[in-house]
Amino acid sequence: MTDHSEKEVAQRHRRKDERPGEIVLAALKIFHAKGFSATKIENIAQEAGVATGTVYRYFQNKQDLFKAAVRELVIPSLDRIEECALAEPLPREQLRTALRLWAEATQNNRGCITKLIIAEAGNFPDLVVFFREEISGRVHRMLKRIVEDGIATGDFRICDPAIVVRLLAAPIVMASIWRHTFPGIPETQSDMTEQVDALLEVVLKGIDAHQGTGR
Amino acid sequence: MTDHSEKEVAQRHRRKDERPGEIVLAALKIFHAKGFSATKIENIAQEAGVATGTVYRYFQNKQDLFKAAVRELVIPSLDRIEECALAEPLPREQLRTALRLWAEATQNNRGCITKLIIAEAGNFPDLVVFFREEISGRVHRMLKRIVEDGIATGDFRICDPAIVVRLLAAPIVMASIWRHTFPGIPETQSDMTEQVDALLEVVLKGIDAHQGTGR
Amino acid sequence: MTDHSEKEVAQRHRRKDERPGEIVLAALKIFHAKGFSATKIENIAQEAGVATGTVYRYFQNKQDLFKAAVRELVIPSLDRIEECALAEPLPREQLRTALRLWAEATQNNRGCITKLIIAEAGNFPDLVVFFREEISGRVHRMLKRIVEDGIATGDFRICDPAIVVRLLAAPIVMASIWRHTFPGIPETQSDMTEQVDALLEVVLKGIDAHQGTGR
Amino acid sequence: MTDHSEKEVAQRHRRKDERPGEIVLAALKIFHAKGFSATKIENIAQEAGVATGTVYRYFQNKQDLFKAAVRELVIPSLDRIEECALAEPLPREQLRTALRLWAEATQNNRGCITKLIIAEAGNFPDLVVFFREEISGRVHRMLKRIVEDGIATGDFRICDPAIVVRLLAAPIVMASIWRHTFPGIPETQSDMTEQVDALLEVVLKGIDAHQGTGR
DNA sequence: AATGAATGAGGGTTCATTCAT
DNA sequence: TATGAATGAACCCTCATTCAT
Repeated sequence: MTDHSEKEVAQRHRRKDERPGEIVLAALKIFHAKGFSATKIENIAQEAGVATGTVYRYFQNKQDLFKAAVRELVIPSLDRIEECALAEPLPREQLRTALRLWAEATQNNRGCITKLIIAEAGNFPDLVVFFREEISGRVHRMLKRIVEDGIATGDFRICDPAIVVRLLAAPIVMASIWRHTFPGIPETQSDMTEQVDALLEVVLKGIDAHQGTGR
Repeated sequence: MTDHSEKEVAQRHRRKDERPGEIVLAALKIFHAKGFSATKIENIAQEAGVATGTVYRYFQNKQDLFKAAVRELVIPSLDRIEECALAEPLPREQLRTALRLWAEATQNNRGCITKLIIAEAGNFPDLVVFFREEISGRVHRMLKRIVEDGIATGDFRICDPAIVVRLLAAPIVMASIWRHTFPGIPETQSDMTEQVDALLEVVLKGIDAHQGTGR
Repeated sequence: MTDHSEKEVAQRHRRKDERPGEIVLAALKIFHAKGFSATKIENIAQEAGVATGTVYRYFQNKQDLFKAAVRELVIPSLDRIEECALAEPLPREQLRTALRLWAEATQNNRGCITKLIIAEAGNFPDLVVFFREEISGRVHRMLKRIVEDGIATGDFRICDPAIVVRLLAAPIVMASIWRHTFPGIPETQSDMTEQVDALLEVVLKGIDAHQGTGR
Repeated sequence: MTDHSEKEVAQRHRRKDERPGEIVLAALKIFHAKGFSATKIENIAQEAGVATGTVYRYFQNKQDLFKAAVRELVIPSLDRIEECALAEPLPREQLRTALRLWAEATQNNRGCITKLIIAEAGNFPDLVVFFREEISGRVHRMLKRIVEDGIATGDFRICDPAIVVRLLAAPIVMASIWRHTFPGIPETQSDMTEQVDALLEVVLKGIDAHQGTGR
């Protein structure tokens, strides 16, 4: 909405190839704001600067558009996160990098997808499968591998990697969900990098191989 | 759903007192399964074993019914959790009791409310306020007070209580959300007591006053 | 509404015989205020101080109640008007008496019936027939006979009695309709006796046998 | 109604400009026949030869459509009546022209509006105000001015102009109401021009300045 | 006989989808 | 290809009517 000027220029010089992308972005925005059912195709079309009928040239129907919006807007960032994290030498640095990048990614506009999946899971079983396997599952597998490596190398003490992953992932996912669920609340809009560091400080201490048993 | 035989024989019955409760329960179930917009009043009525019009004798409209379902089904359990937890002598035991009871509460049918709020936040601003202040906020305030007490008594090392609370609360909320979002997946239906213990083990080690700094 | 005390007392000492009459009166009031379709049986029951179901003990259905309300509340006054008017010796006094009494009758609560008939004619063909023959027609026949007598006796000059009757009746009916259509407007609530006299003055001059032709 | 054959073949057609007018006309017809509440939007749509939803492209809701039907279909003829009448030289000719044109106007399809207003006044307070001020009031003001002029010029004897106006207007309005209330009755479908002349003959004699007092 | 809770058909309105332009 | 007027099925809600109490 802040870039109306761009949008209007785009309307003139728009190439056909860009249409689907613009529609998908507009769709994501409105779906996120109102939920699937409360979203009208007409609103999406308006937001995308096209006529209602045009939406149907690129997407079979409303459900199809919803799926496309979800599918096309998450994948890209995951590749980069994984790549950057695994480039670090130490497990704890791998964790820090992975979590920081991931937390950042969930904060921008596209981060609302987790919230959307939760909201509409009942009506989109195949999207749920897609999300569990390609998004949520992928992040968890990556984090789990890092923790397992850390245990193997003796950096982390022996513990259940799954628990640790949940401990790390949950606050980040929750922060993303709250941010997109309570958009007006400043407390949910805080900077994630700091939080990731504070979070890691506690958890790393909790799984540090060089600490006592603590009890 | 399993006793359709009974329902089908059901004649007209005058049960002014029981009706609202039955309808609210049925509503919660269907709202949870399909979301607000996709839920038809007719479905709720069927589930409650009444005619469509009967719903409107007790609730002004669909939104009213939704709000009633949310409001009336969360409050009770919170009282008990708080009471039991504060009855424990040590901060770490207070934490354990609070988290265990809370985790249990989020697992039953009524636990879907967090998921529902997330899904419908955009369309029910006043419910969001209610949820943040009376539900989510209340649990966080309780946990924060315990952590602060633990720091004051020297049981926990000096740290940011808010971070610790998030670290503890997030996995439980996430588990609740996933359980109600992916109902068919066994992995999300695991026993919460164990998980709470494993979670606490790591976190308590992370904030234990008698450990080194770990770095 | 001003006699709530009476109504409540009546509820205790009410005899069965009075019920239908009370319901019919209540019905007329609400039908008049809102029209047939917009009137709810529940409202009529409330106004009559009975339960919804009770209405159906005395009237088959809503249409039946409407017809009863119309039929039972007009007939009585017509008898008296006719009787009083014909007791006068001179045609012009017969006219004056008939019009005065009729005008008065249309001003009270029951006068709204003409308005109701007009409003609902399309949906109650048999009521329309009843109204034309038993109400409207009867008044017109009476007035016409008086005018014809006046012409026969030489009191009135030769003219079309039907025209004169319309000239006399229309303002009275109109006044009744407006009064019940625009209830808040003072200008429609004026005293009818004066108006009848003023009206008669002009018309009687118009049909006086002892005047010139006027042109 | 007579050309159903055409309508049934009618394909989807884009006629943005004609639609509203057609719908308003159809609405007036059905509203007139059945009253507001008993009219279904579906009926109006059928009559107009469009689908139900199309009505809502041009009118917010049923009430809006009703108001539009009333407002848009009365104003035009009043202008012409006023203009023609005031073009006459003598007051009595002004009266005759005004009444003739007005009587004619009330006889065609759009003349049912007075009847509609009476029927639905309770549910459309703002329409009532509109009618009293812009329709009924306007005609009365015009007639009153003519009578006052006639008295001033000495054509009419001194009398209450308001009474005379009522005397003249009431039969015409009543004829219009009856005609549209009892559509099948031949007696109510008579030619209005003759009636206006007969009516005027009596009334003009009644207010003629050159007559005796008649009593 | 009286009550008023329960019923369920019906109608206003919305909106995903189509298709003439 | 893009448009947006037109379509009509679907759903919320009302309320005349019924019937267990």
